[in-house]
Amino acid sequence: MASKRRSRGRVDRDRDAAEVSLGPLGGYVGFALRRIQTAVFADFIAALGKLDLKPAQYSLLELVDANPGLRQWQAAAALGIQKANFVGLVRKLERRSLLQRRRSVADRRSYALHLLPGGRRLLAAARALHDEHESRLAGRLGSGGRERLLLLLRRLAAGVESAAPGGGRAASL
Amino acid sequence: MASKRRSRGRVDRDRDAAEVSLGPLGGYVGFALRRIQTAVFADFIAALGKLDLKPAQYSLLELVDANPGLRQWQAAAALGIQKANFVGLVRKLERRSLLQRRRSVADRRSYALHLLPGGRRLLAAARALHDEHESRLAGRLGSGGRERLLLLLRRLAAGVESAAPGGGRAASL
DNA sequence: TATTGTTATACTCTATAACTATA
DNA sequence: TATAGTTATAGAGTATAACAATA
Repeated sequence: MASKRRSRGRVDRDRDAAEVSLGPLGGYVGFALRRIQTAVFADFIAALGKLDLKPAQYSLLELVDANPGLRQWQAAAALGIQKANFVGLVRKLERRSLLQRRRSVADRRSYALHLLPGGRRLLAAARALHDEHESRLAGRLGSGGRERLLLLLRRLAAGVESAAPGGGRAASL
Repeated sequence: MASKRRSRGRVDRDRDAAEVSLGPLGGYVGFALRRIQTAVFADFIAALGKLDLKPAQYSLLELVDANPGLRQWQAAAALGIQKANFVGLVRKLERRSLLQRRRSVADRRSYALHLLPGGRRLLAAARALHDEHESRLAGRLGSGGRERLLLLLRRLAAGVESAAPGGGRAASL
């Protein structure tokens, strides 16, 4: 029940504070994608927070676990992070004795990344949290919904990749 | 063809630079969601760039168009932007004579937002670009894919909303 | 000459606290 | 007392340029 008055000059009459319409925005895939991704990511950050891990750190642990001896620049490229910004990320995990950098024999400019025992243990705990997170999402999607969503997202990826500033890129989740 | 040597001490033997495996990461919805959203968003930013508009600015124009006289705080809340960070956003559009702020009669603390003719014209052009962008995405999703994706994303939203730092939030696309 | 890792730097986005004027 | 808008500020994340060591 907002009181209505005449608007004069730069002054405005009332507007029902009721509901705000998204207008055409509500019908766009990109808009929905961004809104949902933001919320999902916030949930994931909160879950990983219990282990004092950030998404990019967790992703790096997974990546090194899946590719032992991965070069630093390869890891950066795979996660879509500039090599300059990658330095601090790797060093923080190194200081926590989660992973190790070893100079490569073949190319002494580069480092090879390897998980340390502590990194493997933390990764196991983080993956358990990630699995719980994923289960929450899957529960919302209904039977087969998770697989159908992944399929559709991969179709999208095939077309939009290499549109990002760095060419074919990834995200630091 | 990487040469293989024995690793000794902190030195590492070679690793085929071939392909980097994502490992378990590749199977998570959140990971796919983030990667694809990042790429789609970059494409959208590039499209809007032709009009010297950023996503958040465009969204605000759409929102005010759909809700004339919207209060500043309502717009900020609907777009998931802190009111403090919203000030600069509104002012930039005001300086470009795209929208106008009018003091509300009923509550003289607040501003009501209205599009100006220039804002309506720019919005029309931006919406055309957005529609092209959306068509590119829809083309990748196949017949009915767009609608199925929107449906799945909305199911996700229903569960994850209000997990974000600000409670029930939106994103500034 | 080109590449890997590094430093420094800047720009954007975001989050919070404190103030003002109004309510 | 509480709220709308504002200011100031600090923290992330990200992008580029330049350098040393190595190829």
